[in-house]
Amino acid sequence: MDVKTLCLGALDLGDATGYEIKKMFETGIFSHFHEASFGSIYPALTRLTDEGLLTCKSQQQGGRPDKKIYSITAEGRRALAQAIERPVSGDRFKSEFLFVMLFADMLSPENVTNLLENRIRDVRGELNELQAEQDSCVNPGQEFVRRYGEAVMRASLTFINENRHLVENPVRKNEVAPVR
Amino acid sequence: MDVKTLCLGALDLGDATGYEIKKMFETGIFSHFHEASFGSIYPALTRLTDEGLLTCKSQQQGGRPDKKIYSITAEGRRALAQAIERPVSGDRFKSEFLFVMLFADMLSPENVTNLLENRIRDVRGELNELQAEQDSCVNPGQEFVRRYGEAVMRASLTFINENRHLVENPVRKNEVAPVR
DNA sequence: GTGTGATATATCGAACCTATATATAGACAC
DNA sequence: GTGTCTATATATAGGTTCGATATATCACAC
Repeated sequence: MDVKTLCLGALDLGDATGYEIKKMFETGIFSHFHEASFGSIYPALTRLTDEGLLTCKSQQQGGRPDKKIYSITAEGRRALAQAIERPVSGDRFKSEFLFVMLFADMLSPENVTNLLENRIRDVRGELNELQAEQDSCVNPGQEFVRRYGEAVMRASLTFINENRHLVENPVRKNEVAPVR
Repeated sequence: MDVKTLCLGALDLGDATGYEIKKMFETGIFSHFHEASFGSIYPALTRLTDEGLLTCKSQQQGGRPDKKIYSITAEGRRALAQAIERPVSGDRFKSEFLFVMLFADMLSPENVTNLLENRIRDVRGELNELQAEQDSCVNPGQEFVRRYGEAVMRASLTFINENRHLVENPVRKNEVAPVR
């Protein structure tokens, strides 16, 4: 899904600045299942405005860059509706954690434990954020997506806690048990 | 994690052609948690070879392009070991399905059901692939990663089946129940 | 005072993806 | 027979996005 569509979606939820849209993808409602960078958001907003799918109002701010507030037009809403009716393509998922875990036997036990502990901390953080958003879901779709994220994060957490022994102190292939 | 490191990791598992490496990311062991395209794999292989981290043997093939078989060098192994010791960055996840589900109330009930059914089919497919790989995991790290994927896919499937009612026939915000 | 984080806009160069090209073969449908 | 798709292989151009950075100001901590 291209960034233009993502921005249309964000603005369907309400007027916003480019910075606020980025925030939505960074720590807000979209952050659990999509990404978009300043480098792609601003050019997309400009293009969408040129195409008549958005309008933009400049607001002066004391001591700060002027604020450009973007709004979706009726035409923009139609474009969004068309975009979400198209067949979706598959999830895109890249995890350095899982890639590195494939080579866990190349790491020291301390490294593996650190990896797992950091992972647990990250997943807990994500779960807490999702839970904190419980009262801000304004339609059933949002609630469904929030809970979906919760279910997946919970499963991750449970899995790691129950299976970390597989990689934390495995019998190394060519390793002899330490003599004590 | 850049594609150079991904290729080093792939070749640590055994010699391979560029095409075979792509296959590992498309349908093989890496496909559940990373991606890499031909457009990035081939330039990366060339760079790694120039840097002495890989060697390359050309093999003629009747009726086909010559096969270039890449092998990791000792230096390449060291570079891989260093790369996996670095702190990992967070998962990258983009889901058009979840983005669209946020706007489920803009879709017809048929569309929503199609979306969910397609999602269930996809997740089942992924789960089947992961299960089929059970006998090809050669170290505990690989088994951990495979099971992690299984756990997450199972949770997704369970969640959808138990919660689809939230979005399949929600009471629409501005909708009056049909008169029967 | 300096450094960091926040609110805002914007963009450049690097990295990667998509689509395509080339080549051959086999399977299948019309 | 022709066209399409899949498979095995290599390669790359143009498009998209990201990461880093720039600019500006303020608030806060040390």
